[in-house]
Amino acid sequence: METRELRYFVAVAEELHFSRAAARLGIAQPPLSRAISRLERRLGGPLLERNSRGVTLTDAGRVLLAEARAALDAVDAAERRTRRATGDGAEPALVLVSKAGASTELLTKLLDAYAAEPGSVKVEVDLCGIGEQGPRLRDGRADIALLHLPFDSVDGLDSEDLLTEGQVAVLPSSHPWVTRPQLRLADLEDIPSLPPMRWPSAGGGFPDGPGPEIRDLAQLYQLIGLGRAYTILPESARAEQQHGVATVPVLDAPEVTTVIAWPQHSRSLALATLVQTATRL
Amino acid sequence: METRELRYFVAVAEELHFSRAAARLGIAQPPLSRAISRLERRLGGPLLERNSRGVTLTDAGRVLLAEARAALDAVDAAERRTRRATGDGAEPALVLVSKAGASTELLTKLLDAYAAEPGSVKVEVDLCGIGEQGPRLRDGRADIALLHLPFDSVDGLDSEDLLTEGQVAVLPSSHPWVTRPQLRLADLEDIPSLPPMRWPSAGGGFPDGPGPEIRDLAQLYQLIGLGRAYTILPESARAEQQHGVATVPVLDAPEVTTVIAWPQHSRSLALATLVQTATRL
DNA sequence: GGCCACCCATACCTGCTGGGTATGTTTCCA
DNA sequence: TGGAAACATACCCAGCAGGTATGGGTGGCC
Repeated sequence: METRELRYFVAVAEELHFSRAAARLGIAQPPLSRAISRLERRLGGPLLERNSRGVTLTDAGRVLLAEARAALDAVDAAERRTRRATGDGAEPALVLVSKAGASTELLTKLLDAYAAEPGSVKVEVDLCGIGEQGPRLRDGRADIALLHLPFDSVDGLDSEDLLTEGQVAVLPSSHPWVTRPQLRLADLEDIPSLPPMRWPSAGGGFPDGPGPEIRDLAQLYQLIGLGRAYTILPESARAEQQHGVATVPVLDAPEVTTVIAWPQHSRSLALATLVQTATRL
Repeated sequence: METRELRYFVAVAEELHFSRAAARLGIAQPPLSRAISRLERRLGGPLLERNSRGVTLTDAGRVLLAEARAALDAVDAAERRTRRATGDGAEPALVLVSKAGASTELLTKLLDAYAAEPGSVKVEVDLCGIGEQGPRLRDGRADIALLHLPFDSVDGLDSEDLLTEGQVAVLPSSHPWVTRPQLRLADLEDIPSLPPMRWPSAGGGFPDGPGPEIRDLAQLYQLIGLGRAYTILPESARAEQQHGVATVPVLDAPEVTTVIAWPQHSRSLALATLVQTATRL
């Protein structure tokens, strides 16, 4: 199977419409129909059901969609990482991805310590939205990531634990509870009349329903400062205290572990040194 | 990048010789040279260094070799799993891979329990050599595996723990210690004059050196029965006692956890049911 | 109910490119 | 210094990807 065929199939499976998929791919519809037909013939059965008003996936099609996405990510990763390694104008570099606004202190220490290591290479920092680290590692846009368990998933990655900490409630500073020395989860369940928030789900999308889509922590802080939300975050978030918000420890909140993670087949010396530096902090 | 180009590059990178690689690929040498050149041009730099007596990999080439292998595994997995899902003659089925001779009792219970579930599908059991489960999951020859921590790795996989147990020494039945009620690791270090054994390393190869290459447990049991070896195995191995060997508990051996593992992007109902059945055993 | 619009498949043509053969260039070795 | 080994280059051909035109079937709408 060629990657082109996989890209074609994914386009059709996502659009559920040959003509739209063809437009997205920048080709005409007939070659696309033909390519999918050939794919179906080679794989031994139908992947799509053509109802004259569009297209639906068969069971086999659903299998191929999931597998093809993973395979295309791997191919993209190969291309991106190789292109970065060709010394294409610049010296070799690592790309580290982390949620914007999280673990700033840890990240600063890590970058300083690594830069002081002999033989260290340049590290580009890519600050992304919530839950985007995994995809960026998988498709090669990044080499290594800071993740926060249990919120993020380390599926498919190697990782080392760096820091485990408790959590604090982040409240509007006008809230009456900000003077309390501590809270419990049960207290927080009683906070009335704040609108629900929608966090990204594993696929990167947002569940349906009311409330704002939370894409990054800056946005979340702003909502809290406006009195429209509250949340629970790791203690280290206190270091990046924003205007208009206050924090109170939550005694019985689950602990959060910050980990450094990388694709399991990575074998570069630079990456190993960075991980080693991180675990020694 | 097309799959074909990746296969070509991997062939050259493994053979370190264009003509041999071309022969392996079943094409002539010139098209292969051309394909690699184009790949290098597109990726922005050399992947190979041509020393007139062969070829060596550049740093970028080493990166691409690792990434390309992972990507090709993913593409192969897509093809195999889809082909199995096309109902190509037979009903849908899951392929479960486990080390031959390990966890027989657990496996029997699992298969019986799963078969009794409503909506369960056929399960093909693939008994493989030591350490081959990971590759088989990665390239789609299997859907789900039984692994034994800490010997096997769950890198890149989702997993659920099934059973944690101590270990026993497996000795020739003629050995004087088989009458002892228990042993310690320190005792075993003193067993004299047994030849070393070579276990497969993570890549699937064997380290250099003397001694037999251990590929599966049947072979290992036979060596022990012949008085040529001993080993330490999980307690459940007692259930498949062979002729000429005896077991003695080892009190301070590390515990072994049997886990059920599957690729992290798998989302089929049949697989989820099988995992759920396994965790309820 | 018949017409139309929509959507995918088929037919056919064309140009690009993957692959083959022949040959060149460099280097190492005898 | 001649020759062998190994990768690159030149050139040709065939197959296939992609385009246009059109067919066929189905659902909706007047």
